[in-house]
Order: sequence, then structure tokens, then C-alpha cells
Amino acid sequence: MGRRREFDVEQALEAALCVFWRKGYEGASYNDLTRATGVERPALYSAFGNKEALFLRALERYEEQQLGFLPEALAQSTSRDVAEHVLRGVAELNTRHPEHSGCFIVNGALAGSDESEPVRQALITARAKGEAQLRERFERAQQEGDLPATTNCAALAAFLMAVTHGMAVQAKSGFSREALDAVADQALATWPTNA
Amino acid sequence: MGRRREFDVEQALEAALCVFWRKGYEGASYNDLTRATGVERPALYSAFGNKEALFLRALERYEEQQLGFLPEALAQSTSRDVAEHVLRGVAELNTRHPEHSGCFIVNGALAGSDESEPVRQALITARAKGEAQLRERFERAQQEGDLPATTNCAALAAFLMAVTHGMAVQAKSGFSREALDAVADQALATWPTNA
DNA sequence: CAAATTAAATAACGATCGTTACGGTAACGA
DNA sequence: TCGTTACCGTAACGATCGTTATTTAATTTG
Repeated sequence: MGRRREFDVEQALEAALCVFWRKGYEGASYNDLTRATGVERPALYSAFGNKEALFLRALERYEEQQLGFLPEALAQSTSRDVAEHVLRGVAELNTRHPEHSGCFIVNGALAGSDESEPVRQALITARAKGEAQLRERFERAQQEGDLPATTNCAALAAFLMAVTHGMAVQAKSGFSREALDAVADQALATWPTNA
Repeated sequence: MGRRREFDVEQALEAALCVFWRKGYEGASYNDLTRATGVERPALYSAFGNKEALFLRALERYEEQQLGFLPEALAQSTSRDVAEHVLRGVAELNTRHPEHSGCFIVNGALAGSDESEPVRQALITARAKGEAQLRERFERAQQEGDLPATTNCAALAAFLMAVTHGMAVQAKSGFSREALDAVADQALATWPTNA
């Protein structure tokens, strides 16, 4: 019963995601969000709750819609193919949209005022989740003999994440897809093998 | 002539640097800055100009006082030693101060509102400067036979910078010195050589 | 059709943002 | 000692921040 919602919630969330992607959590104002979504502030509040909740919804959407290459990567048969898939996916994702380059999770809230601490922690958790998935995949590869027994799988996962985060910083600084691919190539050149 | 300044400008700048280091450009308010420096707002304006000018002064100070390991690294005799020195220096710097972890230049303004665009560009320039110095050093190493002729020196420099930026993100996320050193080790694992 | 319920839109809330007038104070030159 | 100069601190500026009360419009239910 009652009046029907006149805007598409998913569509508004997508627009909000783009704003946060470009300006980060604190850098995005409700003026920006209403302009991008075409939805007035009270409607955003009624649909999503406050700014923090809207951002966390955008984070969920980002993970679901944009990070699909990660499960794909984890499904590769060798650890090197996993790493390559991750690095290519990151290079592509970080440069796919000229108007919001880099990574939503890195741009979102690296530093900021104390008020953004919950958001910062959520992004730290999101990064840790990806790193844990990689570490577990590398540990499996080690058990399968795909990686040397001497390999520090946790360090290898942290290294791969570091490269992707660095690529995200560079993408936000204006690096081209090709430049990021060159970074990926170099990272893969250091990959351990049993050969 | 006239009344003497009652605070130490360099000391206030150091305190402001710490605030920006921790909260970034936009995340740091004048309330934060006056609290940390012990200097009232009008005195900060008279000594440094506006917030943007103060931040740029802090950037200069950071480069001079905190990035001393970079010229040291460039002076190493092999490209691998250069890279190792850079990575160790970054791991140490990013975890030296618990109250403001990570890198000032990465934390400063990765994403943000449009008003922070000049600061963002200044930080991009600062990063590009470091990358150019590394590239030139690697090109010299290549001419000296320290690096293979097939090495893409620009890509190698970009890769090394990517790792340092990624380590900065991780440090800001709470990574320990040891965890960052492990990332550095992995990055150095198969540095290109002529051996 | 009338009552009830939900959303949209305007407009305003208090708080904080970066910035600056202004009046009082300390140190200089004459 | 007096006038000038520069700094200090209080307090306020207009603008914008995230958030919400309120009114109006649209839709459903009885």
C-alpha cells in the first residue's frame, strides 16, 4: 500500500557507486550523490539509510559486479595463472572507466577524518578478504606441488595484493592500461616456480 | 620590526605534517591542525598562507626529512641494491610512527572532492618524480651492464613504485614492519640480472 | 469515494568547514 | 616615551556538511 517508489534503487546505487569510486567516501557529498542519481536527499535516506550505509551498499555492489574476475582467477589451474588473471583483471578494471579510475576499495577511504573510521575498517576488511582467498589458493597450490615448499604463501599473497593496490594508485594518477599491464608483466616475471 | 612570532614555524610545520600524514589533506581540519601545532588558526594563516599552501609546505618537508633514503638508494652500486634499499626504506618509514602509518604522499589525497584537485596533482607529480629518478638509475644500470639489455627500465621503475605504493596502503591498513618486509622480499625474489 | 499509507520535494536544521575582521598586546625605531 | 608595526586570540563570516521535519502528491485499502 501507499505511493510507489519512482526511481530504480539499483540504478541509483550504481550512480552512487560511481561517485564514491571517483571521490571516495568523504569526498563525495550529497550534492554529488543527488546530482548523479537524480534522486533527492530524503529519498536516498529512505532507500538506503545514511551516507555510511549507502557507501557500504555500494561496496557490496562493487564486489559483486566489478570483482567477478577474482573467483575466475582463483579457479585457474596454476598459481601463476591465478596471479596473471588477477593482475590483468585489475589493470582492466582500474582503467575501464575514464571518469572514475583506480579501485573503489582503495580510493574509498585510505586516510580521512575520524568520522570515516568505520568505512576505513570496512575497506580494510574487504582487502583482507581478498588477500586471504589468495593465500588459501596458494597454499593449495603448494600442496599440489605447483609452488615450491619453501614459498611463503602469506607473503606471496600480500605481495600480489601490494602490486594491485599500487596499480590502483597509479591508475588514479592517470596511468594507462598499457602502463599497468607493464607493471603486471614485471610482477609476473618474479613469480616462483618449480621448473 | 614589530612583535616577534611566539611559536617555532618549523615545529608547527612538523606537527601539521603529522596531521596530514594521518588524515590526508581533506581529512585534516583546522581544529586538528591548531590542536596539534598549539597555534591558533590566524597564526597558521599568517605563517603559511591557506590550507593548500600549508599542505604543500608539509609535502616539501616530508620529501626533505623523510625521503632521505631515496638518494641513498640511488647511490647504491647495483640496480638490485637500489631496489632493496628503496623497499627496506619504505617498509621502515611506513611503520616507523604508529600514530601516522603509511606514506604521506599516498595518504594525502588519492581521491577527494574537486577542491583538492591541485593537491592531488602535486602528489601525482611527487610520485612521478621518484619514478623518473628510478627509471634513469635503471637506464644507467643497463648501460653499465648491470641490467639485461632486454629490460624495460620504465616498466621496472613503475613496478617498483607500485610495490611501494601497495606497501603504503597495507601499512595504513595496519600491516606490521615484518609483513611489509616480506612483501619487499617477494618483490626482490627474482630481480632481473645478467648472471 | 473516503481513509490510510507511502513517497517526493522543499526547506531548514545544527554543526563544522576554511577563512578572516577586529581589538588587544608585545617589540621595534625614533 | 611614543608611534609604528606585526603577532596573538576571540569571535565571527558565508558556505557547505550530513541529516531530517514538514508539506504535498500519489497509490492502496475499506
